[in-house]
Amino acid sequence: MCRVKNRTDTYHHGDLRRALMDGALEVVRERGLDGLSLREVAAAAGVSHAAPYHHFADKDALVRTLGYEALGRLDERMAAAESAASDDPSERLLAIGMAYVLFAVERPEYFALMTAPEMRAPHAPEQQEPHGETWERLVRAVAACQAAGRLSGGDPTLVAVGMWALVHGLAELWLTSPIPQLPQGGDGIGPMAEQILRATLVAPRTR
Amino acid sequence: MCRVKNRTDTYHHGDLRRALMDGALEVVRERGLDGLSLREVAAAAGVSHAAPYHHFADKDALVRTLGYEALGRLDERMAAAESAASDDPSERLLAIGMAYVLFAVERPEYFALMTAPEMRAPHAPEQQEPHGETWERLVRAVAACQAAGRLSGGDPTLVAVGMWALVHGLAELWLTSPIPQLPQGGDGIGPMAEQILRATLVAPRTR
DNA sequence: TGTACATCAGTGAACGCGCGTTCACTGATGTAC
DNA sequence: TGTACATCAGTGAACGCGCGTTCACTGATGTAC
Repeated sequence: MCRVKNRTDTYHHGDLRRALMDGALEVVRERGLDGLSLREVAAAAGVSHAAPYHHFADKDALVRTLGYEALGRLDERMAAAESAASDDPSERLLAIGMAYVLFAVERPEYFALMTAPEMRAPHAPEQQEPHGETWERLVRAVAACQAAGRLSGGDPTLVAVGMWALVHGLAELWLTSPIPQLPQGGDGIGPMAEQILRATLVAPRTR
Repeated sequence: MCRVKNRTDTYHHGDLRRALMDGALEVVRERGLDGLSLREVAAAAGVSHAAPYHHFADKDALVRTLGYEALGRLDERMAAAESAASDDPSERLLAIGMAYVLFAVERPEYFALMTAPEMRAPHAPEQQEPHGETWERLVRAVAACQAAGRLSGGDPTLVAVGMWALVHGLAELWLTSPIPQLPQGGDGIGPMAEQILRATLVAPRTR
């Protein structure tokens, strides 16, 4: 064993599995999920197009592996953002939401893979709830806000769905820009998303 | 001229253009945008696979035609919902939002086509703002709410982006169901979406 | 330390598929006279 | 009303492509003795 990464002068690749995953991420980032082909990924890794089958059962398996990696990365990022935020419940919820948006925008390849059709029908029964932990984190943060009187009461699940929809929609809008008024480039979506989330979460409303 | 629709016993089809569009809509509805092939659509219309080229320059042209049709349908639906609503500004805004969600959920094929990659880079310069009228309608409704003191002040564009993101996200979530807690089937997304939108638009908040 | 051997991770040829698109063609239709 | 003709909207064969996947194979690696 004891293989060294990035050793390309050997017959055996070293870490072809990871190289294929990274190559796939790059392709998806540049040309989207539709542009992903096993053959191209293999070629990019400098390997014959049959080689990937020693590491992934088929194309779907590669996509699903990356999809689950994406889910993990997202959850890590949201967890980190939450604990980096102040103790204020609204701020923590805001941090979670912003983490979602920024993750999607900065890593569109992960965002695409995480929502890929291949992820819809889980094949391993133990993985039936891909977003399980992430979802629970969000619900907890919502409930904390409600407990602190920062958000209207009522079913926290409902509020959490609304929150998820909002950040998901912001990310999707930014990535596909169907609306003319969405500022392109510039500061990125960060400042705008934060204003919108703040308005939803924190700002006082009149009735 | 004077062709009759649905006359299939003639050599000439009658209205092959429309038949191809309807066939494509059905395919997209059932298997998504990725599953769309010109050959299959032609076969479904009972016509050779070269026939579509007398009606559409290429596959992209068909997709774009349907995409613009989708945009039109969405705008009609939102306009109808708005004028059917009461005079209350919040109710009108709610109606607009609900129309978006329900359109996407009831006509996923149109929703997919309207957001298709082929729609991203407009080829005809006069159509550079696919969502133009729809967007303006939303901004007007938001401004009306603000004027009536129902929504926080500030840039109506920002609020409108948030609103669009929310309904877009709700639709997307419902169609792809990544979250375990999203109720499947049953009453559909309607009641839940309405509760969420109401909470965002109308419900009083504490600070 | 050296050697035989099992296992692993590659190769390259091949299969079969569906696709978009083009082309020369032909049957159907509408129109000018 | 009848006929010649232009135009339109189909047909079917073909091209070329990239894809996922399989297969027999072989070189590299690690290990038992």
